[in-house]
Amino acid sequence: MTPDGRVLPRAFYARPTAEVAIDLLGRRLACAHGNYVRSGVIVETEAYVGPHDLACHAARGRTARTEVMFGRPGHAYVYLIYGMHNCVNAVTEREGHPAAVLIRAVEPDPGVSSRTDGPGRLCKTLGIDRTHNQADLTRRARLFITTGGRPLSAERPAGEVATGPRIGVSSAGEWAAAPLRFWLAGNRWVSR
DNA sequence: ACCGTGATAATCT
DNA sequence: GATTATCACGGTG
Repeated sequence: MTPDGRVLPRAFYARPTAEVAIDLLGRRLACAHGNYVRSGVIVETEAYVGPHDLACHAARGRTARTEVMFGRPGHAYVYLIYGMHNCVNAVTEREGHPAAVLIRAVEPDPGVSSRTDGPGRLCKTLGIDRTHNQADLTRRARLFITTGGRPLSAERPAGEVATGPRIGVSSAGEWAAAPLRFWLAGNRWVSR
């Protein structure tokens, strides 16, 4: 399907990461493959808020892998984990402040039949891999995010937003319990 | 519960 | 350059 709405502008991402994580719920993530697009509505996110956040990859410093998080907001940070799974993030905040929102689940749009619950599964199903690292999400090109039909001025998604600790970050000390995971309450496509 | 799988970064020689 | 520990997961049992 053709993703509805306009792409989210860079200013959308240049805000506190937890705000962006919440406001991305209900938006539409789209990956172009030649003449067609695979897409879904974002229903689950996690905020990784900066170098002081021990669960954030940037807490280990500025490296080749984390470089994109130090750059301008609105770009994609895609990395490979456990040797086989890709995960996609949207870079947030100002240039020089490394932070990002992990997209953990989307509700598949028509034509998308494989599972999209879980950060690795949604990348596999939509066809997102490391070649999409540093893609500009604010341009309707290879990988982008649209308003999803909801006015940009709507500060919160329709429906109730639930929150809780992030998944798989138990070794992040004080940050392990921080309520930085967000999802649309009751949505069947949320992971776990 | 268990483990595949390979990139990444730190810690060595 | 080599070794090692770790890992924002998912499939299988």
